[in-house]
Amino acid sequence: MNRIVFESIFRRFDIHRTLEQEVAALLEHLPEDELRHLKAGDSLWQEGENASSLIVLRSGWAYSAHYHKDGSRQLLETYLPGDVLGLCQVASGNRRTNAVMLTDGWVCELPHSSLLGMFNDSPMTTALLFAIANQRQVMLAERQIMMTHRSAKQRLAHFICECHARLLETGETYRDEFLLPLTQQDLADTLGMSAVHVSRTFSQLAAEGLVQRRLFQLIILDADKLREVAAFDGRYLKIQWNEEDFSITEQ
Amino acid sequence: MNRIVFESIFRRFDIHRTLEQEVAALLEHLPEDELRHLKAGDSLWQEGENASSLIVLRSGWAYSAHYHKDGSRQLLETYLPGDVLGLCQVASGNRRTNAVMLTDGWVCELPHSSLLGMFNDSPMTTALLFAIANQRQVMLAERQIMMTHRSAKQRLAHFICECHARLLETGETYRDEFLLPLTQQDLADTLGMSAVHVSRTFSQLAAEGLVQRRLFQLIILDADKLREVAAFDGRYLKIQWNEEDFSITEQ
DNA sequence: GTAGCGCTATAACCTAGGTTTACTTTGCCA
DNA sequence: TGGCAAAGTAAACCTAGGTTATAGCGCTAC
Repeated sequence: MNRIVFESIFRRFDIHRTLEQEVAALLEHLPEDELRHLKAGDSLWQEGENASSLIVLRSGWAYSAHYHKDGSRQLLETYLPGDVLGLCQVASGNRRTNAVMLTDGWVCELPHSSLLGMFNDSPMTTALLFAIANQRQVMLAERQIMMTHRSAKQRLAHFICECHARLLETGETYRDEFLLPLTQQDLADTLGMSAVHVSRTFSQLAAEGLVQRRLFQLIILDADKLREVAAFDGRYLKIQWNEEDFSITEQ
Repeated sequence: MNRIVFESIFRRFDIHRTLEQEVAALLEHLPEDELRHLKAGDSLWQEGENASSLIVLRSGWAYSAHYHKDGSRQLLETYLPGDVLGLCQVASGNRRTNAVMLTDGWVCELPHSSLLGMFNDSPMTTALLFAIANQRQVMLAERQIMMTHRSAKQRLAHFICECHARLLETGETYRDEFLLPLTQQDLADTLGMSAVHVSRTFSQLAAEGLVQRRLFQLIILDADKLREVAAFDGRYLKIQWNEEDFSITEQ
């Protein structure tokens, strides 16, 4: 365990509740560790590799993807600054996806081997990591709900709403405008549609005065209407820190 | 924590590795607790409720589903005997789905409030639960991979392969035949297709000599070919218990 | 028995979105 | 400043799977 990992993990919880005392106490004992700088396109891990560590994304965007035999690609998760990557390969110990940086960014590793130590040392940290892993699962579930039986327009709108909400949550943006560093092909592979249809759909959303995309800058013109079109309910992104269940009695 | 929950959780790990000594030691201290009998169609939880416990499914099948405003339904997860339900509502504390028994069965509850205690008492159990939660996430990810850019035939074949593999894994069946207690409408809502097309697709699979379905009994006639059609690789269902990362040094 | 209900099967028809190809725009680098 | 590569747009055409409708089958209830 190291300081940077800790800070990254706790940062998002500070939004909901002040855990500062406990966190500060824990941080006292942690060594400062190294951040690694990566460029857009750099690989974080590859399919088939052994998974031996979690990766904390301090800045930049990344994605994980699965390649089918026919060469087509399915983007599974989009990672934003502050996210913990590789949580679902802890149990299997094996990468089943490729993960790639979408932009330049800084990352920091947390070896699996330190997890049991963490489980030992700090039930609270364990609970937090559990909650984070949980949230990823909820996001996957939500994606599945909205990927089936939803039109291409709704899917794209939903994805935009989700990115926006996540960026607002972590303070990466504070306006209805942000840099969305995915090409239309990336979006297509994320949302299970063709790049051509992503283009068509963007045109449609723009024509309806909902969003505007210039280069990779995305401007949400009417956030409320966009959420309505997308049937987006961002509550699933919130981690409820329930004192009763996870009260920090002792660390 | 109670004995039945423990047994349920550990049972599936015994398949991979002998943890019996450690588990036995833990079980010594656990009270025998109550199982609850439920009938097919009984609700396990409903959307909007507060989530205050995990549910261990000792026997029977269940599912969780999300209902859209237009009345259509998305089955999210299918639960088989031995599964731990409700893992992804721990962090949010809120049910975003309905869960319903597909068959009669026995369940046992594990309150969230006991989780932190468990994190405190046993890093090993924590790691196991973490691994189980992880596996659910992997299953969701796999579902997403196979739901997009795969034909209806492949999706149905994949679902059958997955159920079969899970039942084999936990010893619920030992042949290429099992009771699949989902209607074609249930399958349709699981796989994001229409019930009519499920019927068509079953006919197709039957015509190709891959499966046969009589009432709710499903017979896999050619398991290898079915897996090939489905592009099914069951490795994602295995939990690798990596001694190095999660070695049980002390409990 | 037979009425009724839930589940499944088959056929006819229709549409969202895929595919292909060709063209345009933008940015980058020499 | 010009040429190239990557990204996006537009139009024409096509297919997987949705929709609707109808009919059959096997329970259970009376």
